[in-house]
Amino acid sequence: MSGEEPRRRGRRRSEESRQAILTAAFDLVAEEGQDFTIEGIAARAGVSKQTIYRWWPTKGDILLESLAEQAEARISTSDRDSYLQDLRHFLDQTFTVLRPPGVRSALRSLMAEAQQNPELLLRFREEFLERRRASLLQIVSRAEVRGDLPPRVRSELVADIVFGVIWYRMLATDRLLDGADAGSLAGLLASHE
Amino acid sequence: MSGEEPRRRGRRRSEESRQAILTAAFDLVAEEGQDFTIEGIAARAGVSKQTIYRWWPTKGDILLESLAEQAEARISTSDRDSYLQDLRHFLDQTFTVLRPPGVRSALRSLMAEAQQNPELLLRFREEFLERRRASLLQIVSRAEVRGDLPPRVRSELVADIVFGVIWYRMLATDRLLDGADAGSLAGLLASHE
Amino acid sequence: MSGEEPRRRGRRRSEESRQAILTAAFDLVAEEGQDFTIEGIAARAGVSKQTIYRWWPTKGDILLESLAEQAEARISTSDRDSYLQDLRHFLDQTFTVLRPPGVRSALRSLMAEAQQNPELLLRFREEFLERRRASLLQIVSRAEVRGDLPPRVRSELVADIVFGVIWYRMLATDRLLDGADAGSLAGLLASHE
Amino acid sequence: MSGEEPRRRGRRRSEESRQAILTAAFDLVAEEGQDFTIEGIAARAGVSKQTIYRWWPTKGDILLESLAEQAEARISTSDRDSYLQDLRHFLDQTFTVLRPPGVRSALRSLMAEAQQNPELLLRFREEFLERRRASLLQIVSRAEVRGDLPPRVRSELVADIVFGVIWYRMLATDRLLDGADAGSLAGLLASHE
DNA sequence: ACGTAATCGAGACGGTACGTCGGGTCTTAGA
DNA sequence: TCTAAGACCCGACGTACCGTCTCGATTACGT
Repeated sequence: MSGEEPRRRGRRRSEESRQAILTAAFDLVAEEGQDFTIEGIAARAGVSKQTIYRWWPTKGDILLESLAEQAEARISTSDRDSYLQDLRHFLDQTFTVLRPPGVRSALRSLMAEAQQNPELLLRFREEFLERRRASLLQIVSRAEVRGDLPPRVRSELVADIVFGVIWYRMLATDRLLDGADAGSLAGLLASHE
Repeated sequence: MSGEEPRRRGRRRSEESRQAILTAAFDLVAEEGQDFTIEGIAARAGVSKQTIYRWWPTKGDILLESLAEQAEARISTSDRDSYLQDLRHFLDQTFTVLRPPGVRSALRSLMAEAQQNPELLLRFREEFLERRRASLLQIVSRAEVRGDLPPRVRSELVADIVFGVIWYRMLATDRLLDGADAGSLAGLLASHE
Repeated sequence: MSGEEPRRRGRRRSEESRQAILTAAFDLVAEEGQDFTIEGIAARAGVSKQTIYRWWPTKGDILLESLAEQAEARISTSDRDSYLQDLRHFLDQTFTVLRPPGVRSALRSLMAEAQQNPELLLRFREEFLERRRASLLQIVSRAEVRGDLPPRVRSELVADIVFGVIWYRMLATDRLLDGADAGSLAGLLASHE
Repeated sequence: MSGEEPRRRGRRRSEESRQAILTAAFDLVAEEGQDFTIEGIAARAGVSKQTIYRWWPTKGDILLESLAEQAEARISTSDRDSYLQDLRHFLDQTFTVLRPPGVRSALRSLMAEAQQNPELLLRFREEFLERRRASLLQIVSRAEVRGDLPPRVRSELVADIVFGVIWYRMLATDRLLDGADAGSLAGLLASHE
């Protein structure tokens, strides 16, 4: 029992700086390629580069931290009695989070950074992609228990399709995801005939 | 009217250099992040930087050129009498092209580069993504004519799902796409009940 | 009236730390430029940077303090009855102090630091260079009183020559100063014809 | 005979940049340590840092190059028929070159840099100190041949004394060297009785 | 065959950002 | 009140690539 903190000596990490850095990074990337460099972040946050390097290995990790927080907070997987409704609700919430262009910019930048740095890619998977996936799979297994799940596709494929469409739309096209998309997708995946 | 080339004077473009550059770029990117820079490509190809800048605006365009050739050549949309079989064949061919790790590396790098350069993104869409999409939509419209198409989803969503799964698997996970995946996906999209 | 020390409150300055710092600084610089930084001194002395900054304005002042002590303690200007002998004795003692390479390293570092910091240069002059000069001028004025001084050069020039040769040899050449040098120099400066 | 230049390929070194860098470095150091950094030199010369690093290993080498040129150009060792006059002329010329505060600043900076970088110290000796020394020794050996040289001191000590006084005055005191100093020094070193 | 023109490798140029080092200040916990 | 630890802002370091600009050396076409 207990979570005794070791209480180290010396000055403590500045929460103010941490927030300033997360915000600056997000804002810069939201402004479409606007000076999104470590130096740019430091300048906008009013912080030294050293302070950034002390806590984050790459600028991608900064985005990762701020995006992971947001997603966790704003997408629930509450039980709505049917697979179709659960799925529809999950998609609607997700698409809402993705509405602001800044969020999409940040996610696209993060995905791009991750492709160029294998270690960041691992962290991105573990701390973001897998968690989002786990959220969805929770809905799927609830349906399975309920006997509500169409037999056609394995749950892993469901996740590949849902997140595949979401990311493909962000990365490869300009088209926003809307309620109609949520309806078609949920319809296809939850339909029994 | 005619397609006469103007036949300019002076020394002609060196096909040897062109090939050396395409190969060097592809190889460097295949070796996972190994010095994939214009200078690196020039050095490995035994070519001057100027020669690269003369013919390609960005290093992403080099990848684009070499990948577009390959895909066009190796994925057919021949008529196999049923939507299910056409789709299945398309997926099998595509997954085969994607088998070599070098190809996947190149595609991931290209997608990453495109996220950071809006003009390259446009060219990437027009010269690669839209063409792949058009190939698939050919199969879908053939099914429509044939009356073979399940009514559940619009053809655009079919494309979003197919390419969504393909890209999501490449960018976000390690899992290769295999025959089983092709079967499930084709099954889901072509099934009538 | 009295000589009562004010007896300030709180923990008193740690003599242990003071010595550790002086030694660490001297040793680091003796090892030819090895990590001779405030951070390096703090690390080797097992002391915090703050403790150094509290008592010395620059790292040059640390060297200054330890070198001034040594010189004062080890070079006498005792009367040996003739200018020639006094001078010869002064030079021999000085050259002996300068024999260990660590001492020369420290002096060269101190001179270099002083060139880059005008305030340190002032302290260096007052607390070291002028005191060494005063020592020598004591010998010269004793000779003057005795009527033993050759008329050719003013006493200031004598000091310029003596310390000039010493410093030039340290800073600009590799050649150690030895007994022969002491002899020639004393001979030149003390000869009457 | 020969002296064929190798005629390398590629763009040639810009003499304009070279001069701008030498001038900028000299001027910055002349303004008493004002922003005397590689970045400062690059900024003032309107040149990239890379161009500096391509041709000079340290900022000391830049000073070295510009000072060596000046000294070589402005101090002659022409024969004036007597050792006393030759020496006196050498000292007068030297003191004249040293009159502007900027020159003294540059020399002091260079000497300081050299103390902190053993490789620069070697180059400083070879390309500056030893050449100045050789100039003087030329005068001394001419006197020797002429039978004009007082027997008291070896020629090496003459050089140690002359350059010792010059450097000591620059580094350790504020006092400028003037005609009177030249007279006393020449008198002492050239006097026969 | 000769000149004009475009290409090629080489490599220097002005820049931007990198990731690191050290300086000097400030904050915390412990002695 | 001092100490060691350690985080903070700042400025410079030396390096890597960027995209551009000469160079001399090859081609090739059109007189």
